[in-house]
Amino acid sequence: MSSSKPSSSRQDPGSVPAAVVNRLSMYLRELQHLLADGQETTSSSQLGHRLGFTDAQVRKDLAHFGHFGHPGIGYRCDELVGAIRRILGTDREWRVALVGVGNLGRALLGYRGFHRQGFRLVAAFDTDPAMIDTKIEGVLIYDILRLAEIVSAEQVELGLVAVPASDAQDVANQLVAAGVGGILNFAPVTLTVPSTVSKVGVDLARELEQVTFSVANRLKVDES
Amino acid sequence: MSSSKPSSSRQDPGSVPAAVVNRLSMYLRELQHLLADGQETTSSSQLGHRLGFTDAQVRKDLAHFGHFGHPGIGYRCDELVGAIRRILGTDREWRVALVGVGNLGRALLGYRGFHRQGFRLVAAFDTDPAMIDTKIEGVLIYDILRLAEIVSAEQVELGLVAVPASDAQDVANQLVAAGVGGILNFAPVTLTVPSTVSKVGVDLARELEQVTFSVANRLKVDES
DNA sequence: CATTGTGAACTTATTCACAGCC
DNA sequence: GGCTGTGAATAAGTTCACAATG
Repeated sequence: MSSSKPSSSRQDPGSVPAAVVNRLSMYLRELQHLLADGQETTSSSQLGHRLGFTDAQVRKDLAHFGHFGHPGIGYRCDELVGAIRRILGTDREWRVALVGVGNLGRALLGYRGFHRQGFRLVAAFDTDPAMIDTKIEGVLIYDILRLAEIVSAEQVELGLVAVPASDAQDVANQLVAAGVGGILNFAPVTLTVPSTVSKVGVDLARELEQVTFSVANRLKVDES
Repeated sequence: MSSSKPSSSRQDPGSVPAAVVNRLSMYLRELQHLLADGQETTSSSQLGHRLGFTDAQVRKDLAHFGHFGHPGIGYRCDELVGAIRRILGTDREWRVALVGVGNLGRALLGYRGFHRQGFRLVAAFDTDPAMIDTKIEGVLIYDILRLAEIVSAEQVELGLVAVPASDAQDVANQLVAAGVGGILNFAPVTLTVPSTVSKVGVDLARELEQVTFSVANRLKVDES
């Protein structure tokens, strides 16, 4: 059901700052909590307040993509959830593969949050012969040599890279060659990928360093 | 501004944008790779190029904290690594505790990257009686009821929250009450903590949503 | 002469404030 | 009355460009 109703306008995304997309994701999560609490509508100020933003910020962010609110009323939670999911592309299922079934990889295989937001882990890859052809959390683990074959057969669109830093670029290259559109990288290296492929990096030590900085400097630098 | 006479200037951090601290962390990682490759010095343009920033950006970021470069030469890698670690506070060990030894928690216990950057996991907490008093990855797991006691005894300064969303705020409150200075939260909720405590949130589904957005909109929105 | 550090110019992002609507 | 959406005002962040430097 791609939107055919022009009343909820699908607007030219033009060029949207990454920070806006990040906040969109936060709004979504917060709206889902509100819905779970049985709340039907919310306002830019409530939403902003819960996340530490101003009401104007919330409205401006949403205005990048269309008119989702109702003056005098606010936003209908379910409506806005739908709108944001459409914007983020998570109004459908995404087929995801994991490369690297180590410590972190196994945790990713079992992570409920992915499934909850519409991500489906359809394959995993590793080099360890003891693991190949076994299942973890219901996901079959393949020899990494079969990456191209399986990514194609399983129509994998996104890759999770959870291999050691030294292997990460090589794995990324293989994923790109196999045709994935985006990569979430957990290895502590900066990957180089073609501009046709999206990538986001998550480096856990780096995240902790953001915390130590604030603690060491005793000043508030909030984030999500 | 105020002049002390520091050879390695410790400058007033005043108010530093979170984005700068984030990049600092990236510079550090990149410098460590350069060092591992045997490179003695680098330049703002090399560093920037590897991360997708301009040279001016790199210099401005570092200028927030002091004068670390050598005109005509660039930056000595080891020197700059030391400076950035001092700024981030990771020039010493930090004692960290994990709460929630589920899927993700176990991965965090085994994550090498933490130790590599000077983080030491000294305790873990869970409610599962089968787990309590066992060790995982060399870390002893305590009953969560003993959180205050152990955090104090082990001088824990940072907490990792890897419990279900519904328990996260409660756990955060306990960590704060027990005296931790910062929290890295993996639960998909916005935690409320006193402004004397630092927090950073990592939501894996949200990170993947940043990827799907770019893929769905076929436009480059790079990040780390 | 390559490279830093930095004021000035520019660009981008946030907040204000208010018209229009429910 | 409460709330959105948005142009105008303000603030913040980035890049430019160049004097200073080993």
